[in-house]
Amino acid sequence: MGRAPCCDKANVKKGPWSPEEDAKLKSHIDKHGTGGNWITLPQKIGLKRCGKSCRLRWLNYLRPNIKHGGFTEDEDNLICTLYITIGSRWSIIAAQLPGRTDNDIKNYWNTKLKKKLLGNRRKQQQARLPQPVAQPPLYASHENPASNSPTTNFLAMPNFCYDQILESDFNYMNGVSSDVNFPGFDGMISEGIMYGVSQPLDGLGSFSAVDMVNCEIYTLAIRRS
DNA sequence: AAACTTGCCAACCGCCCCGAG
DNA sequence: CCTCGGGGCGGTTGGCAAGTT
Repeated sequence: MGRAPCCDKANVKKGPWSPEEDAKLKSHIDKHGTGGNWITLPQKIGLKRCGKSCRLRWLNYLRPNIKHGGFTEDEDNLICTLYITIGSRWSIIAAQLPGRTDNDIKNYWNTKLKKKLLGNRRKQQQARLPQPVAQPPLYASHENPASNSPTTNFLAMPNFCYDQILESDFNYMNGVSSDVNFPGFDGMISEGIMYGVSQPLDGLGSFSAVDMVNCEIYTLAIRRS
């Protein structure tokens, strides 16, 4: 036995909302709030809609301060970073972008960003032919990497741009280029995002970076110099 | 100009979570 | 505890618009 439907499917309207329906819903919520119960709300205000449909309409369209379209480069980068980091947790991603809804971001990702990223990746792969020799790891310490330092266990981070740091809880992130030495690194710094993942309490810490060109995430252990 | 394809996005579906009883 | 049901979420669909053949 399946669970009971949330409303009488035969007697609810489906499809696009009319301006009249929008006005009814908006006016009621503006005056009284949702009343804590979406399921009974449409009956109260004489809408032949499923409660869930009302909730969706409110959250994705009628709610104040909603932004539609016109995603900025910064928003693009943040969405990509978060998607690569946490996957398709659209509600969490939306929470980082004021005025954006999870539905909007999901649509934007599926229709544009995914292609943009894959396109970048393809271009990058073509430019790399023939296949390069694997890059040596980079070291975030001034110490000799051969000295069994705990800072030697991280991946190379060939592409990131300091200008695009969006989020950081790493207390000396901004000084990373001068405080941290990357022996042997003379690669191209292009597009990417760097964000902190831990505070260096005892002098050791780590941060992560997303390489926007290759669509990859890197983790870098770091030691206060 | 018509037919077809592609892109976009609002909205629906169904599952899971979690709090109330 | 267990059950029920509303809220929340991610995946998917359907219809319209724009672009292409």
